[in-house]
Amino acid sequence: MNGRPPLEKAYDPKPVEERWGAFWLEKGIFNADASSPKPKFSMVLPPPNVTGHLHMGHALCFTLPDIIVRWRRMKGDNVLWLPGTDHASIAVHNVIEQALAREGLSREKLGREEFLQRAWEWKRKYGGIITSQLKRLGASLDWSRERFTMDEGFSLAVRKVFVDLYNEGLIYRDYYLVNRCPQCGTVLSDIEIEHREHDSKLYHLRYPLEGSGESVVVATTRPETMLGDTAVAVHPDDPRYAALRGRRAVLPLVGRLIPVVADERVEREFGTGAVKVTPAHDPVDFDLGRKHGLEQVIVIDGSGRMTEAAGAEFRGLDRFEAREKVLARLKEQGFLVKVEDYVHSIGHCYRCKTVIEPHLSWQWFVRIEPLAREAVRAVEDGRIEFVPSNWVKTYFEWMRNIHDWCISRQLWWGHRIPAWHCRDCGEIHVAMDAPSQCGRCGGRTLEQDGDVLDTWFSSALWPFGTLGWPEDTADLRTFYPTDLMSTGFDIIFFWVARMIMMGLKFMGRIPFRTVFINGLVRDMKRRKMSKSEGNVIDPLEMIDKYGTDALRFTLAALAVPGMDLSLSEERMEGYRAFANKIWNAARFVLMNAAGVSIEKAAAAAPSTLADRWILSRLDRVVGDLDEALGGYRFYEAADRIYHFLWDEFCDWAIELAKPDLKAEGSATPAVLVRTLDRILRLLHPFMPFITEEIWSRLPGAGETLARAEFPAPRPETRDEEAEAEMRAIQDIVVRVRSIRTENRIPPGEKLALVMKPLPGADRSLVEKGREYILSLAGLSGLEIREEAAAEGRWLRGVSGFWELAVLREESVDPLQDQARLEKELGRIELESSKLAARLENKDFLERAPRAVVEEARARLLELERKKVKTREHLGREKPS
RNA sequence: GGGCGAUUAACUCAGCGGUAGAGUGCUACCUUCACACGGUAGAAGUCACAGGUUCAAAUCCUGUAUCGCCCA
Repeated sequence: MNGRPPLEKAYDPKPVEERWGAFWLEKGIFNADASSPKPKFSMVLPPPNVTGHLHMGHALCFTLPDIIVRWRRMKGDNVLWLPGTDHASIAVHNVIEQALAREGLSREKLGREEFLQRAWEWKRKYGGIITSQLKRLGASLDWSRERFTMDEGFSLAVRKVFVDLYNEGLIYRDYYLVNRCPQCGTVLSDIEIEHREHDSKLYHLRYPLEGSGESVVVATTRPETMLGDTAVAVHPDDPRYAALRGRRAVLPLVGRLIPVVADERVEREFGTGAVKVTPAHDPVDFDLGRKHGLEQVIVIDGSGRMTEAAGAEFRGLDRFEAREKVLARLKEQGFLVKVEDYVHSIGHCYRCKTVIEPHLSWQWFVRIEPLAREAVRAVEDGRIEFVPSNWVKTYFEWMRNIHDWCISRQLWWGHRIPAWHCRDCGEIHVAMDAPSQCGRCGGRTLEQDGDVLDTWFSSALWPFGTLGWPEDTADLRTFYPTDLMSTGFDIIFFWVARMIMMGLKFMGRIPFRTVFINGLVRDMKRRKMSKSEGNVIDPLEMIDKYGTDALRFTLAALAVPGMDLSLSEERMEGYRAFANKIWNAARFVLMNAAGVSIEKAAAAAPSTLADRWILSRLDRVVGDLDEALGGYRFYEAADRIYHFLWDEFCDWAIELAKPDLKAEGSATPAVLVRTLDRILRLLHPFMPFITEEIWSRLPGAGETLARAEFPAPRPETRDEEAEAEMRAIQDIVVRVRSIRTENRIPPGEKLALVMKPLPGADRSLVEKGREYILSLAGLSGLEIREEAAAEGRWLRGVSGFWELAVLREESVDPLQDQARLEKELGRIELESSKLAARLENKDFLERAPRAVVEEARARLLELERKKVKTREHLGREKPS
C-alpha cells in the first residue's frame, strides 16, 4: 500500500485538502504551456472584485468550469485557466471612503495622489483574500499567469483601446443627461440602474398663463424640479390645449416666463395631458429641450443638492427636503391643485440603491451600434453559442436596442481617461501618453481628464488583455480565442456582450466559443441569498463543516442548465456522506486487494459473472459521463457517477466480490482495483481532493490524478449477457429479501430457498449465481425442485422464470403473508390489464414501432405468469 | 406592455412522446468482519387547470390560472 498507513475509518477532509491544495500549486500542476503541441483548451476566470469575499455565487460559477477544465486536462488537452481580479472602482471607493470617513477625512480632503496610494496599499493588503479563498475551492487555475485589471500591461491595453476607438470616432465626448448616483459620487451607465416600483404621489400644479387670468395645470412626480422648468408641453392634436400654443406661462415661485410647446411625445392620458418640461433633469424633457431649443437650467447638483439656480430659498437643500419645501410654498400660494396616489418606477443605483439623479454634464461615450452589430452577427451565425440557448434571445433583445455607453466615472481608482485638456484653448488631445504641448495652440498647460473609465470598459478586454495584448505574445497566439466563458446571467449585458464586442473589434475574432450561463443560488424557499435576509450560506463555512468536495459535488448535482438552484445544508450533508462512502469503499478494496497495481488491474481479465458485470456497467458510465459533461449537464454527470458508485459498486459489486475474494488465483481483487481506479478518475473533476488522496494510495499511482488519463469507453468490456444474468440474479435476491422483511423475519436468520423452474427457465443461471444468491439473500441453502411444496410454512414469490419458496423453520403468520401477496397481485393486475388493453388496440399494433409492441408483449407475458403464480400462492387457483 | 422561466411524492428538484424518477425526510427491522456520514425492505404523486394533436401526452400545440426574473 505504498508504505502508507491504512485509511482511517471515516474521511477527514481538512488535512487532505491542505496537502493536495499545496501540492498542486507547488508542482505547478495547473500551469499551461504555450508551446505544447497538444490541443489547447482555454478559459479566463471571470475576475472577482478585488474587494470581494467568496460567496456561494462565486463557488458555483467557479466550480462548474473547474469540472470542465479538470476533465479536459485529464483528456489530454493543454489547458489554460487564467485567474485574476478586477479593480472594481466603485466598490473600492466605498471601502476606502468609509475608512476615511471614520478618520474624519474625505477623498477630496486627501487629494487624488494620496487617495490612490491608500487604495493600492489596501489592495496589497486585502486583495489576496478572494484569491486564497479560490484556492480552497480547488479551482485548478494557472496562478503563474494571474492578472489584475490595473496592472501595467492591462492598463496599456485599456489605453490603446480607448485611443483607437476615439481615433475611429467610436468614442466621443458629449454634454448629455446621464444617470448620477449622489451617494457614489459618479455617473453610471443605463444598465447600472435598477428600476423599482414605488408608491408615490402625482402632484398637479397650476401654472398661470402670461397676461391673463387663465392657467394650465401640469402633473409631475418630482415637484422640486419645477424650479428648473423651461417650458410646458402639450400634444399637438390635443383639442383641450389648442389655444395654448404659442403662449407663455409664468413659472410659479420663480417667475420665469416659459413657452408652451407642442410635441407628439406628450402622453395625452398622463395627468392633465399638459406636462412641465425640465430639460436638465428628465430624460424625455432633455430630448424635448434639444428638439425645441429650450434652455437647460440645472437646479440639482451631482450630490443631490439644490443649486444656486434653484433660488436663494432652496439653494443647498437636499433634493427631498427641497421637494417638501417647494410643495409647501406652492400650496401657500395656491399653485398646488391636487395630489394623487401614484405608482411608478424609479431608478436606483445598482450598488448602493440610492435614487438616481438625472444629471447634465460632459461625459465620454462609446458609439455602440457598429460594435453591437458585429457582436450580434457572431451569435447569429453560430460562432458563439450560448448554453442554454434561450439566453440568445435576451442577448439579441438587448443588443438590438442598445444605447451609447457612458464610460466616464467621477472616481479616482481606475484607468484614468487618456485625454488631455488644453487649458489655453480647450482643445482635447487623446493619446497613449501625455502630450507635451497643445497641438492646436501650442499651449503647454495640459491637464489630464479627471475621470476614470467604467470598470466594465477594462473587463471587456479580459479575454485578450490577460494574454498579453497589445503585444503579440505566444500565449495570445496559443490560447485566443478561449473555449468557454462561464458566468451568471446577471452580467450578460455588463460583461459578456462587451467582451464579444471588444474581442471582435480588436482581435478580429470572437473571445470565446461557448458561453455557459449558470443559475442563481437560492435558499430552500427559493429566495436570493442576501445579507439583509440573513439566509446566506457561506461557502467557506460549508467547506469547514462538510469539506470542499462535498460542497463542489452539491453544486454540480444541483446545476441544471438555465435553472436557479435551491441550496441547503441538508443536501451538503448528503454528499459528505457520499464522500465517506467512497472512502470506505476504497478502504475495503485496499484491505482486500493489497498489492494489485493499477497497471496490473487494468490488464486483468474478468472471469466471474460479477466481474464481467461490473466492468460492463462501468463502461456505460464512462460513456454517459463524457456525454453529460460535453453538454454541460453537470447534474446528470454527478447523478450518474453517484448512483454507479453507491448503488452498483458498493451495494452489489463489493458484496458480490466478497465470496470470490477468497478464491485462489481470483481476478476479482484486480477487477475491484480497476473499477475503483476508473471511478476515482471519473469523479476527480467533481471531487478533486478525496479522489487524489485515495488514488495516491493505489499501488502504482502516478504523481497526480489531476493529470492522469480520463477513462475512455472500451466497447470490448461491454457484456450484455452478464448484465442480463446479473439483472435476473439481483431480482431473485431482492424478492427473497422482500419476502423476509415483509414477513418480519429477522435479518440474521438464515433461510432455505427452493426454486421451481417455470417454462423457459435457464437452470445454468441459478448455478452460476448460486454463491451470490446464498450470500446476498442470507440463505442456508438453495435447491432446485421440479414441484413446489404445498405446506403452509412456505413463503412464496415469483422472479423471472422462477417460482420461489422460502422455508421458515418457525411458524409464519399466514395473514401477514397473505396481505403481502394480495398487494403484489393488485399491482400486477393493474399493470397487466393496462397492457392488455393497449395490445388489443389495432391502431397501436399497426402504428407503434415494432420494438415497442414486442416489449409490451414480453412484459405482459411475464406479468401473466406472475399473476397466475401469485393467485396460486393465495390458494385461488390450483397449482399448474 | 414585451420577453424568459416555473407549476411532478411532505420539501428541493430531474425527466420532456412509449412501464412516473432522485436527494432529503418518513415507516419497519438491523451495530453482519468497508462504511450507522451505514445496511435491508417499504409507504408516498388524477405530473397546476381546460381543450387539442397522436395508436400513445408529465412530455408536443393552444388557452387559463398562480408565482418568479429581465426589459420598457
